[in-house]
Amino acid sequence: MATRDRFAITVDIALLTAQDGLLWTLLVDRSHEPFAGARCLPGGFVQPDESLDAAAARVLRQQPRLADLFIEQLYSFGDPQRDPRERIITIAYFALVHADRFREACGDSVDRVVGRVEVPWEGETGGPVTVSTEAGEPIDLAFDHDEILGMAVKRLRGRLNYSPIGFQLLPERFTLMQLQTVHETISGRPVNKDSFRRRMLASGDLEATGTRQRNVGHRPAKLYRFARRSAL
Amino acid sequence: MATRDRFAITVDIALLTAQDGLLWTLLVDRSHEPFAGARCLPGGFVQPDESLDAAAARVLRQQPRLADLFIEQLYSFGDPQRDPRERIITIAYFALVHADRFREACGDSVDRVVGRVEVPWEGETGGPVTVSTEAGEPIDLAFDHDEILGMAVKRLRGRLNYSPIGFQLLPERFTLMQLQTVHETISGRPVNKDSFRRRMLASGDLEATGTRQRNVGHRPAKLYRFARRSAL
DNA sequence: TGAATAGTGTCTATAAGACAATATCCC
DNA sequence: GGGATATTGTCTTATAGACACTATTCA
Repeated sequence: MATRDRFAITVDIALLTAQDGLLWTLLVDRSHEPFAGARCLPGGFVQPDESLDAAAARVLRQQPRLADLFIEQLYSFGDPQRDPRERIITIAYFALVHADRFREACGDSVDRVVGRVEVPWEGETGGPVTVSTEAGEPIDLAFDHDEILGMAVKRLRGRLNYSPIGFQLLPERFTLMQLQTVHETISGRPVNKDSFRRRMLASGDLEATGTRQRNVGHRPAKLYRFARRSAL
Repeated sequence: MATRDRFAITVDIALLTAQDGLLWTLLVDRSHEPFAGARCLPGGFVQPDESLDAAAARVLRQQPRLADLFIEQLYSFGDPQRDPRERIITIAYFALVHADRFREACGDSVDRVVGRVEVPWEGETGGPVTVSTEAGEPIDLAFDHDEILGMAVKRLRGRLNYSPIGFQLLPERFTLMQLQTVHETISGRPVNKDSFRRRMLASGDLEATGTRQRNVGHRPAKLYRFARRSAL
């Protein structure tokens, strides 16, 4: 029988939000080796009595103090060399949050920073991810966390086509234009407006609230809400 | 700082093949507790010096003696109670193989059995999986391995729409009808023949071999091969 | 020749893209 | 009224489904 070695297990969270046509994520400053001075995704060790999902929810609750978000397991990374000290296997998750809640919970702090995430298309596979500060300076990521972020964005892009996941990045009531902008931000490409409106209205995922925008300097758009919160 | 506990890690493989319009998987008899007498997916403990992918490839190489298959990480299961003895986290993989190779490598043996996998559609989410013997008798699966199988089939179904994954279940040269049958077997639903032919021929994934079937009792179909083995 | 499936051509229905025309708000 | 975006309607184009018809092999 094969030996039964044991390994430390972490969960790492790619928390994404959309604002100003860009995707943003929460990063944590690393104060100690390895990768001291670099940034990494928020994460933590899995405890003996908690499930993987529970560990991920706990990390989100403790580090950025966010609860009740959309969160989904992404992929597990287990290269023996990914941590130079000791072998650590990580279960990566990705989470989505509306920009206002993101800014509120992830605002300026000594050891946290907001990173701008960009993933080019490069055919179908998606290229390498780049992360930069709000000022545009490149950010170095520790471990394989750039790979995790890239995978999170690609997963999100894939979901967009057949699942109403974009709502997770918007406030409860939103306009079709806001929804379209979210889709364009995620996919990194322009979306045909007419077709997008038709598709969304026909999907059954939208519910008119009967209200409209106010004080917008032009004809106010109808506000919708996501119609099937239960069907996630 | 949080405690750094360590856990045993396994990889479990949902090895799928398609034959006679049904999906089949390889199962192993469990001779010891827990779940003695039940069946489980082939799996093994991750070794200190091997990556997760390498562990999965090793399991496939050792237990059913198969190499160079399509294999992809599926999901990680880490419920604290999933193994009653000790907490074991498993990284599930799914692999695809052509039916002839499957039968050859997984033929009758004392401790192995071939299970028929059925996953109903139930709207979009896919229902619970049922596994039965070739004779039709239900099979009990140990741990959460029924969940892994269900997830493997659903992942396969999802891939079918935008990725040429069906080729993995066919011999090198195949007819359009065989490819359609594979798609129908995976999705569990009939596929429109005309539209399917058009789509496949237009996709650029098929390359005519210039040969045809022989001795088929009707007009022989052209044989194709997968055109982009590199683009996986 | 007949059975059986392969393959072609055409028509229709549906969804996507393009674009013009009108509506509604704030200034 | 003018600026700006929302919303509706129509036309065109691409794709999917349906179905009739022809082609080719083996028994």
